Amino acid sequence: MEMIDLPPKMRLTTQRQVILEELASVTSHPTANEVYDMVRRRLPRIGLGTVYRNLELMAESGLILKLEVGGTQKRFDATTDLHYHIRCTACGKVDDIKLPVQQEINKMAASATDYQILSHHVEFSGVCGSCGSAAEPSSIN
Amino acid sequence: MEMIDLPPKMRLTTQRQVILEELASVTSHPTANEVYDMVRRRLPRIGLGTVYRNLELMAESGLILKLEVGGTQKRFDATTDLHYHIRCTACGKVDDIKLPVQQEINKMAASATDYQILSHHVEFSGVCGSCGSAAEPSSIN
DNA sequence: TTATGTGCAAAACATTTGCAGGAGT
DNA sequence: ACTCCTGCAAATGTTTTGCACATAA
Repeated sequence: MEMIDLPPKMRLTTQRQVILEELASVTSHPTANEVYDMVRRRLPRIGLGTVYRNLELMAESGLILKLEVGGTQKRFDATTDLHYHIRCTACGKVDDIKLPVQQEINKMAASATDYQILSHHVEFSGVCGSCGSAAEPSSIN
Repeated sequence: MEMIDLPPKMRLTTQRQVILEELASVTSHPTANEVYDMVRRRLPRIGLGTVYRNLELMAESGLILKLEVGGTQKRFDATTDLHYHIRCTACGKVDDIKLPVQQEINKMAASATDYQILSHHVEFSGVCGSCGSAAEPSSIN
């Protein structure tokens, strides 16, 4: 094998490869459990713990992004460049939003706090196309 | 009694009053469990479920804010006007950050998506004063 | 009086972890 | 071989919920 470059000591296992491939194949921002469902179609015996462990490791090594957006579950994203998100308050779906990243607000923030600023994230709330049309379905999606 | 105006049908109970008072007495952004601990000093027999139920109700009625920031627990804030937050990646503490709210980015977002924009929130990540000084304590706080 | 709220305990979720066996290098 | 990794299952941590009793209006 060998297709992706992993941090030292991190082995390239089938499980890792498939998890990354499946995550990269969607533009949604799946939860760990959704990734588990996708991966299980190819590796039926994989454990949920393995999925959690690897998503966590990949996020730590910068291979993927762990999104700490609203809602009860964490979500994951194979697109690692900084970008903002929007969450539908009706169905919970999370989409990317194509908006220039306001890097200058890190500087503004730096002068407004004694924290050492590392980064920022913007999350919009709104109602998505599907939920907004068709007589306000309470939450069909 | 009677001190705060509640939505119709919502009764003013001792528990609600104390929860709101305790939350308003701090500038931190306590988790439900931290609110429970504070309230329990005055109402030792209150149940954790009651605290959760009431924080949820108050958030729905706009009396308080439920913060869906990073980390594993939701946090609550008695200051309801829109403002941004910063979270310490070392100790998990969440502070307000005094930065003018960029209302115009809602308009920018509106033209970049088909969602109907309701609001936005900015969360900074950084290292707080206590964690930043003193030879990088891994997470003493 | 009566609908709403509370305490308690159990349930429901999301996530993490211990461990014995399995697999990459 | 020697670590590191996986599957499984149990444990943990957070939040929700059912129900009998209590209480605000």
